Amino acid sequence: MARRVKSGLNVTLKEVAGSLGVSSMTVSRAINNRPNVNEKTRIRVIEQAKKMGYTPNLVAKSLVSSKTYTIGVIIPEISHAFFPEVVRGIEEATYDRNYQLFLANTSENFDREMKAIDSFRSKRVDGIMVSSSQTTLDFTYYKRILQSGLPLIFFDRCIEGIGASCIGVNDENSSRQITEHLIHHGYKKIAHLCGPRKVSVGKKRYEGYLKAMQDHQLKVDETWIMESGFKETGGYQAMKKLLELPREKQPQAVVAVNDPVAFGAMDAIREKGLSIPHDLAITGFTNDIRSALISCPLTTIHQPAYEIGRKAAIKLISTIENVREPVENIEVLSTLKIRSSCGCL
Amino acid sequence: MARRVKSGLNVTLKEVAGSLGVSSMTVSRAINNRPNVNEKTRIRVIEQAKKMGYTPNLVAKSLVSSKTYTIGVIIPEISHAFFPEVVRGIEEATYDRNYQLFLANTSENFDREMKAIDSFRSKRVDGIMVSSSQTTLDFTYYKRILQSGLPLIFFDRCIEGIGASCIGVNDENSSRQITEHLIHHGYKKIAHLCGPRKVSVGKKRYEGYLKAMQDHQLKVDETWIMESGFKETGGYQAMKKLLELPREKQPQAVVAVNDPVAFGAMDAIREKGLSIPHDLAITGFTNDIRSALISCPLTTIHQPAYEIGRKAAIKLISTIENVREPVENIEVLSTLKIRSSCGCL
DNA sequence: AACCATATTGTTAACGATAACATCATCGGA
DNA sequence: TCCGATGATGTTATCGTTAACAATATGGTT
Repeated sequence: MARRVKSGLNVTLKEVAGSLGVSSMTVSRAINNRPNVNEKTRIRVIEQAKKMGYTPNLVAKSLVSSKTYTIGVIIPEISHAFFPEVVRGIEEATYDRNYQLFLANTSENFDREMKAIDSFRSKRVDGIMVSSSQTTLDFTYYKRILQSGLPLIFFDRCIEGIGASCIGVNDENSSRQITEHLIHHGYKKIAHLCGPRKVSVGKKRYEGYLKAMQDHQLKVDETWIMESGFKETGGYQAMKKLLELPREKQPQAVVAVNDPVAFGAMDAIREKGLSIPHDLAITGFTNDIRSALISCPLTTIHQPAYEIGRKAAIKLISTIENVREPVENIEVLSTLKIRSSCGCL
Repeated sequence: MARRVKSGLNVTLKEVAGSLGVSSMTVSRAINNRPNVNEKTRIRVIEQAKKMGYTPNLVAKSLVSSKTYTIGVIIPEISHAFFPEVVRGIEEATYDRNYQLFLANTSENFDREMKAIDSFRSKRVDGIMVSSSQTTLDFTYYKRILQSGLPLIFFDRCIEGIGASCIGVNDENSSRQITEHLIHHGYKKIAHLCGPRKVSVGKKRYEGYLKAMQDHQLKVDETWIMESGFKETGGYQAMKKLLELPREKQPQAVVAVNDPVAFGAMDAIREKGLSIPHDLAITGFTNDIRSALISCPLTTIHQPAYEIGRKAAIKLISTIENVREPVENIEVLSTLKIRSSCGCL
């Protein structure tokens, strides 16, 4: 008959203890470098554990300590170059602090976002970091999460005013800055391809654009505000509509809500036979890798993605480990990347 | 005196049971839709559980079942656009099958790779997927992993012959194909900027290049084989050295081990005042997003990253759930992306 | 020799869920 | 009326680890 084999292939404390004729507590103490173990015993135990290929079972440990050293990360679109860079920053911080990272990509789908978070909760992560795809104004889901006491912080796509820390650039100021840059070029008729205004970044960039226009006493024609979503195709469609406006209403420049939207818009502009920036100037937001490489390099706002990720992770871990950690909005500095699409160079 | 509060904020089965005056088994059965529960009881239980905000504790469940519904993913470089796309594919497959995904980015550091895997093991992941940064020939680490019975599969950067499944494109054939494409252009003196030959992709792409040359009776000068690593700077350095060869030894075309190396090489070529592809043709491998956008678009091999990720995850989960799942190398098809840097167009 | 401080090791219960078995009520049929 | 089948529920032990307490040994002191 075949020897009876344990189903789990992993060696346990008890097995190590049994093979040495000591109790599992002694083994536990030896391995975790606790005091109150005879030095000779410790050495004997550690050697034997190594020989037997013992790996501590963190599942069991977590059950006792209600701590998993795990955080859950929710990102809306991993194909967008910005997010991998954020993840790299997160990883760097979690690695240093001995946390592990669950990743979920929601493809901008709020249903998936909630399911992923529910899974994370079931697995008892110590905290979660979210860049939300949330497009409605119903924040009750997140309010419930916060009430439950699960540490939560937002990055880039923030939901404010519900008691969670947020980390990202100042979208309003940055948008105002890039709009002003166009104004300094002398453009007066400036349109805005804006994201969904129900999403924080959509709303804030829109408001930054508005402020810049108002500060310089420029009239904003409401037909210039065109919802484009966040993707290339949306930018293309929205721009096409703008180009159908009567000649006297045609804008001289366009502030796009992000780089992909700007790319789509540029396609539409060229399709019309217009040249950039000569006939129409345009700016983006995010500094996609492609922006510097296209035939007319795009003027845009650079967001320090790596830093956002790292700081967000550090803030989350502080929140996890210290109950008194304050809730706050942390701003990281964006920089204006001037290239040719705005009319410079 | 303040009311005694449980430290863990999560409701347990027992608490739900207590509040209803039934045993925890009844609650467990009701919630997991087991038979042998009175329908009225089930409804009562489920309602109460919802009201109390009960979330099952998968940590405890895992301890009983030795199953975590979690897989660990190791990638060498998340900034490289190829890998986020792979991760997206993995995510898609794991999401459908109710697995969660631990992600670790090793920054091409083998030490970090091992540490991450050890962490994964301690957390009792059901399996791991690895694209290794391994640059030595010492595979004992992975052999031990396999011996321990932990399901493991490699993707893109494979370690073969140790009993784990591998998924990726056929590097040798693809490299041969792109080299042949240059040969058809009429080039006879073709150099190779090769990756570390201790890494499987480095070795195979080198061999593909060699085969193509031999098949067409072209002589390979050994000074044309230049180790460049996998990064842009390596490509730049290696190309510089190639350009210092005496005039009669100068190659007419260069096969680079991947796109970043090709980009570096292109910088070196232009610095010398030479034009691409007129004075020197060049090809890449990987289809980086940038490749289509640079001033002389790069001819390269497109690898279906999303598909690699998805298939790898599916294979891993099959291996986890079915002991008899065979070990095999799975090839996905690459496609030759012809652009201008090879001399076409 | 009696005693106490200290070092070392062991025992028990708990974390939250569930498998396996035990108990109890109910009901139809002989 | 009694029996066994069935349905509903409860009890106990377990997964691997550790906190808290208990027990034992060792050595020094008076």
